[in-house]
Amino acid sequence: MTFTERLSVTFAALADPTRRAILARLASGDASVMELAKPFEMSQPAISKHLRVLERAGLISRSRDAQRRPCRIEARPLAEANGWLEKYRKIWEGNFQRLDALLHELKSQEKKRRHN
Amino acid sequence: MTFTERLSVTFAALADPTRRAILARLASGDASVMELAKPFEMSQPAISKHLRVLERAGLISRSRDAQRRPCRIEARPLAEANGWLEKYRKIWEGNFQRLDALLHELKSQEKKRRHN
DNA sequence: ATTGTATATAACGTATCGGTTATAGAACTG
DNA sequence: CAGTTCTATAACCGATACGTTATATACAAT
Repeated sequence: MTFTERLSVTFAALADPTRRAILARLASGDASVMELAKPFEMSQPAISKHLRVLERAGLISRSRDAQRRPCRIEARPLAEANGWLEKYRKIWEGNFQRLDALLHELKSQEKKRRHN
Repeated sequence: MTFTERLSVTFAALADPTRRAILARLASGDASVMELAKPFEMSQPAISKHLRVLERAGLISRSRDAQRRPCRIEARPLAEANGWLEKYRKIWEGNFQRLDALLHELKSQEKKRRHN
């Protein structure tokens, strides 16, 4: 898979709120499929599918613990996506200067809305 | 549209290599639809559709210049996406320390592969 | 061996995506 | 006015996305 293709599958994986929530959960530690499925009003196969998407994108890896398949977040594709976005930092820094203010605003939004 | 919904449409818009290439082009200045379409082996309506996706995601805005509808990159959603990814910086910094090396590596890849 | 628990796969429906061609509309040009 | 250029829209098509239910598989526990 080329760099561009990896970017595409990474962004596509991040485009779904359920998958972002799963990554957010995994950011605080590994978890099994059932543990990940619990917060969602969604069938277990649906979660398994989301995990397969994340795995194909390289955003998670899975090991084995008895029947469980614990998932671990893999940060490399996130770093690549971030690297791509970094190219545009200059633009938005130029276009509307108050980047610090914006990032601060984003952080409070995060806390308020408990977004994914 | 909620913050989460905006994130979803932003990442979905970024998941297509054509649209990323369009944004890359716009990063170096506004352009008309025809100018944007030229590099691609793709019909003009296809490009118009991509532009509509980008516009709905708030990633571009359009003005009018005679028959032309010049497109301008809008950085805010990119900043929001970047803000989301920032949450995971600690992870990838922790998981494999050499972030500087990685970002450097990403930059040379960009130049080599002329990726989108 | 049987039962239970955790996960994956299969088959399916509906919606959206990304492209096409054909056509329409809007603004310039002669 | 007629013709040309730029862009958007409509109708269509095949592929993919995201969910479902039903079933299969893998391991554990009794």
